[in-house]
Amino acid sequence: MATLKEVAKLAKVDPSVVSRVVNNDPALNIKTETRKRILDAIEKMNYRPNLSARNLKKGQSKMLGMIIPDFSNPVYSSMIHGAEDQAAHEGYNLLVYSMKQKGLEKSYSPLLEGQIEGLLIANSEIDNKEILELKKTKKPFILVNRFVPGIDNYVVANDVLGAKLATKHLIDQGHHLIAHISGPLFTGTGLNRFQGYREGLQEKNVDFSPVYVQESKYTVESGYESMQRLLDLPTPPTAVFASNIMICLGAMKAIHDRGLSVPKDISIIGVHDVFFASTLQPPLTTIEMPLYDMGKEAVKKLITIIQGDEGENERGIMIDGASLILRSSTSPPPFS
Amino acid sequence: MATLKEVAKLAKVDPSVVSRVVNNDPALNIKTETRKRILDAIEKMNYRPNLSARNLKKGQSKMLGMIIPDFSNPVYSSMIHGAEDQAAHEGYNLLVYSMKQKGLEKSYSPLLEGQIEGLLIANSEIDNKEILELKKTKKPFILVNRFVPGIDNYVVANDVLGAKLATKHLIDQGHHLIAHISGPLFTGTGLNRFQGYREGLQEKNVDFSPVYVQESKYTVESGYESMQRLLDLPTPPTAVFASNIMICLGAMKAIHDRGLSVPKDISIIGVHDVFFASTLQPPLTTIEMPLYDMGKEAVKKLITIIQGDEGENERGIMIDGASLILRSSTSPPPFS
DNA sequence: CTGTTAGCGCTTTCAC
DNA sequence: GTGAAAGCGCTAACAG
Repeated sequence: MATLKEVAKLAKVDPSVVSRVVNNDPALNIKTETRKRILDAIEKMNYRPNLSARNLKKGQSKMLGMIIPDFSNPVYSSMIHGAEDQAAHEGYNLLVYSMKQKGLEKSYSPLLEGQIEGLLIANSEIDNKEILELKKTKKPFILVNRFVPGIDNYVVANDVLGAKLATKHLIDQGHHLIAHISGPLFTGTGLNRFQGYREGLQEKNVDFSPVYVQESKYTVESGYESMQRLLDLPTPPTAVFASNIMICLGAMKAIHDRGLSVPKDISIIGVHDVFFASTLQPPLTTIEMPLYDMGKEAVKKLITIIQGDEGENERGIMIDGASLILRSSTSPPPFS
Repeated sequence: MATLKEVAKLAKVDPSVVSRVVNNDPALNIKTETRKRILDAIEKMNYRPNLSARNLKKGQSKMLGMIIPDFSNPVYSSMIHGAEDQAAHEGYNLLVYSMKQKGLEKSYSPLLEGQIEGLLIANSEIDNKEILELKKTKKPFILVNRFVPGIDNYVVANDVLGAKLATKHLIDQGHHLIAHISGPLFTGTGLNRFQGYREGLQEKNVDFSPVYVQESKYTVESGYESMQRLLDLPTPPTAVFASNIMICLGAMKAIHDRGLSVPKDISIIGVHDVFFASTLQPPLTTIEMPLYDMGKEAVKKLITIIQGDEGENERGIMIDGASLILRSSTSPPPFS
């Protein structure tokens, strides 16, 4: 619409002066009177700076990108909000893509084309290889809730701790036949939660039994099937630790479909305290992970990398903290 | 990184020629040999066009914005996906903001600053007044799932139809004491679903009773409270039609907390078939609205407006269609 | 305290 | 078929 030049003309000053007041130039040696005239002109013409021009000039875009697998996956919403808040706080916008329809190529291109200055990858579906490839471009990016060997720019949670919390809670309730439906064991979260499960068992002197471990995907369907297998065991578990909320939902359904009841027959606990956990029947006991903070910290670190130009020699970050949200899906086992 | 100019130098041609091949200029009068040389140079230098520059030059940004209230609200994820898909299809990117931390001002500014070419407003939290204000700027925007008097750029679903479907289903099951927990009655969706409820009742010759209507917000808490009030009635309803999924979740919880059972004591049906509806206990009967298509159509129309420069004289669009997703939260009433 | 100048990287007439 | 030149709107030295 109105350009800086036009404003300048109306205010009878040079465009550069207008630029200075618009940007609140710290060297604000501008006569109060002139400033007022300019401000008036801006107001009158309804002037708004053109970002493309500014970005071109300054070689920046003040935009960050974020790739997630799917907007409907509730696990990501907290991360997005954290990232969004921090980005806004630092004057950046966040462009969130789901991978639903885009290939990776499309997800990277905004980065390569300077549309975004950095990329948050919160997505287990992208191949390690492709990420290593991206590294070669030297463009700033960061992995969120994910670990890839050879990449130091990542922010993860303490999944071992969270899993240990869950497992120990089950043991404290009196269970010792505790199954684990894990995430994919080629993912950092899946692996670490599995490890936390084992450590929790060990620290409480409960035997580990491989038959009680079902490797699953992070989906409702996969959780459902895994739970079925567990229920088919000669001695089914009395409690289940689900590696994430989707699995947990599927597992609960499988239990109900067998005519069993939670927690009377089987206790269940899952990672991720999504908003509807408390509305489920029974209300779900969960482990809350610091998803929001992960998003926040990821953006913080990403911006550091962007500004440091070099960066990326630092190690990854682990956001500590995981809390047991006690509700009603866990209770002592039937015969204890 | 590498600029067009540098590529040109390497390929020993003029920058303009490079530009033409990069853009696949339809007037592709370019010798195959030259083109090859240029392509090689691009490859070798890993050249990617700078979008800020291109956008500045062409006075566009190929970006659309979308405001939603909250990423964790599952109602919006389908709309986002639809919008995203269509945007990608037409060569646009979608910048999705939640209103969580930003004021309206911040949400509009990308539009005014030319960062985005158009805005999808999928948000009941924004004041009508502010939207009317936005209209004055003549910038392209469109309302999604929302109606504001005086604004013709909108895409809505057939909420009356959806509500009628739900109500009639309940009646067909044998209910006649059917309550409705409505959304806010100053919103289009709330109002239309209420109307659909009344029409459904009327068409099936069931009496309408104002005491069975609770106006609520679209939140779990509000649904919970409304349901409590309904249960406190001298003659509580035997079935409930919840105006959206959040309300439905809250209402279900209230029913359970009273020691009542769904659907044995009370049937319940809600609008919006979110992914976890089938995993609930009991699996929820819902009305599926064409959310994905609304997102898609909204983008389509928005782009039309953007390209038509004028536009906006057309009327709003209603995406027809609503389906009953029959599961187990509805059944015949106790004594029928 | 304000104006001049140059240029960010790209596209687009218009020439040749 | 390719090159020259101008300019999108803004900012950042540098003068004055």
